[in-house]
Amino acid sequence: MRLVEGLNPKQKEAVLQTEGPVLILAGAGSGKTRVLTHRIAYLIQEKNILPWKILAITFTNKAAKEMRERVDQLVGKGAEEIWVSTFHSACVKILRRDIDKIGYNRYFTIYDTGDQKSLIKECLKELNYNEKNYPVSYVLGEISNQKNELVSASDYEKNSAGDFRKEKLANIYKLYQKKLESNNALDFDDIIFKTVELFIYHPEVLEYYQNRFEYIMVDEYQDTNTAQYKLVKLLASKHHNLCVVGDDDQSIYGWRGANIRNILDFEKDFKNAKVIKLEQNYRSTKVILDAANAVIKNNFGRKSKALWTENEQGDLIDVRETDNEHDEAEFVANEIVKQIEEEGREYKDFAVLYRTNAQSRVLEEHFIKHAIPYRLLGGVRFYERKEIKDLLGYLRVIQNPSDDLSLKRIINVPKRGIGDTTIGKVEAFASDYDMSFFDAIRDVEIVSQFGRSASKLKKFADLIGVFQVEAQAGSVMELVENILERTGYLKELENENTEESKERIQNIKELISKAADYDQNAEEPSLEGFLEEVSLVADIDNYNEANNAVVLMTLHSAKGLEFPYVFITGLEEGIFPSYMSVVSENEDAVEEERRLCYVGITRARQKLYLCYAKSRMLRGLTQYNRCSRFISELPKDLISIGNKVKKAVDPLAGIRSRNKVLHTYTPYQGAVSKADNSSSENTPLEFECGDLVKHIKFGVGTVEDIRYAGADYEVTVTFPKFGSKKLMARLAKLKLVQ
DNA sequence: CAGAGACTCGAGGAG
DNA sequence: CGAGTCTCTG
Repeated sequence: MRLVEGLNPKQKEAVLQTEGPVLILAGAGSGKTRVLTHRIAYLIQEKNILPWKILAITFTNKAAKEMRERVDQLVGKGAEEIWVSTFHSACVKILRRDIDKIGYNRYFTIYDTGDQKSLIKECLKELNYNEKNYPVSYVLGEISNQKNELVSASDYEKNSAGDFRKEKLANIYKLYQKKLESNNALDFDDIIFKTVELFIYHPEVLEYYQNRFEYIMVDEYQDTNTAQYKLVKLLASKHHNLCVVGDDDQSIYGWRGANIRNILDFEKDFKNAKVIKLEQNYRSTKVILDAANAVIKNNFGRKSKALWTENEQGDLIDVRETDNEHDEAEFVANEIVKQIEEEGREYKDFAVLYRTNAQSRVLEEHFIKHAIPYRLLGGVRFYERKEIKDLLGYLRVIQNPSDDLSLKRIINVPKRGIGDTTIGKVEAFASDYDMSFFDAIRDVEIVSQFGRSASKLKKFADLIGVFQVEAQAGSVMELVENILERTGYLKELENENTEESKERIQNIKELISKAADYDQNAEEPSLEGFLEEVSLVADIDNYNEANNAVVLMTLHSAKGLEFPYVFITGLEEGIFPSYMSVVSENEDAVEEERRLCYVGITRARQKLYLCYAKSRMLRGLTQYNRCSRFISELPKDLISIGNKVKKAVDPLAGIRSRNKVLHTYTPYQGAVSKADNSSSENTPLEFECGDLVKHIKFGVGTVEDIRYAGADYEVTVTFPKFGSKKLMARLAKLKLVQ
């Protein structure tokens, strides 16, 4: 049979075992995506299962898209009818049909973390609780944990009786939930929770989906939380054809409610479950795999599993100590340049991984200096930028006028003379009459009591009304353009005419093109569809491996990806493993960090670099951390201690404060000599102090100072937005602006 | 009511 | 160190 050709015996077994509960324990790089896609193809082609009877849940939209494409290649027609999606998008789809049965309407808004925080702040204010005693992020975490465990606000209230603090938290939870409901909004956790609720209170809805999904597959099962577990269990309880794929050693989302017991207890929860282990790794060298195994074996309570490979031995792991984070970044940059020049690699072969997003900054600086193209994942997400959130705020209000939170965000953006006082008054009215903010400002009698502000409020309400009509026409792009135009939002930014406003305009253009893209490619384009897509997109969904650039991301984001060369930076006690996990002395927390390390190591195909710095600047303070325990868990024969990257006797010491540019000793001739050779070294620069120069990333700035620095010139440039920067003129490709 | 400037306070990972 | 908040002034 063509479909199982080229699969190993275990993989074959996993493809053929289509009936009943199946647990596939798939080690890193063991070809599980291959197994899953072939399994789906097998169901359709050999078992004649209709594609729309199959549900496949993946962790990201990107993985879903890939899976669909690969099944498409295998079976040709029909693959588009399979439900392949993430938990969240599958649930939103289900809720759009039937959420009116549980007290919302189908035009509900999805709130992101920022919206949640604003809402919690409103709750604290209303309840007169102090943010010091009930920090927003803590409260949010607590509520999220409850929802992940399917504990409703009233359940929580019952459980909290007698516990003063818990009673207060229960009050916040209750009010928060009430506000979500009146705004016709769901937070991320609600998307799962409400779907489970819908299924439980409306068995006929559940039955419909149970009948429909004869075959269910769930990827990354180790990262499911209790709510997701319940959802899967409900859906599968009729046909019992549930296949879950996961690796307990890669469970890294405990902090957001993932329950590792879901995978460890699968055999108990689903009777007669078949367990198949995929242990042959096709991705990494022996050295890399041995290192991964050596680290992870320090964890207890794992499912027994021994990953092996027929791949070659490979290079030793390069363990590198530097004095500080700048030297670390410099080492990474130089090493990339060296590998590209000497080994003919490409930028896209490299990934640099770190524990926290804050670590990316220094790496970026040095990549820019070396003119290394890079893609940064994480940090401030595109859809969380102010200008984007403002525009989305308009779209949300147009779509869901009950969304008071979004309405309050945009009612005075751009400035139209509706200040906090007026907003407060309207709010008081709205709550007295138990109506939404928008309904209140549309009510002539109410508005007429606002004197000077009345006409402004009316004008705003009319504006939204017009947009609502236009939204019916269908094109999201046109709607966005109309908003920009008629609110004067774009004009305001254009008038500012600063680097910052220009960047905002760029982002807005990006949003317009995303909307245009959506209009063209969506099956049934609609405003709600666009907002949904925007809310559920993850950073990683936009990662495109065809793009020839080094990729920078957190270890968490790297899950599921692979690269020929991988750098893991910041391997220091207190950074990785994180401070939180170390001080808590909670062995579970450290074990999760270790699993994260295992995930990081197993991303590498050919060569792995582990870096740590003796000192590191954090929150403006220099910290001195010991080398990470994970490095000491590596067998000595697998690692080569790289030449320590020493600093030069620096002729400019004392003049420079940051961005140490030169090392007299680098183990090779890096980019410096390249620039040196390609341009005759005594050519004077094309600009001098006071000139305007352009930089790829920082834009246009003024040259303040030029210093001769060996092969190149160190130039101090002040950029309007980024401030003063010291750059190597040729490396940073500074160009004179005429 | 808007804007600028001082200010504090906080800090992990993500859909 | 920097974002977000608060306060003060025009």
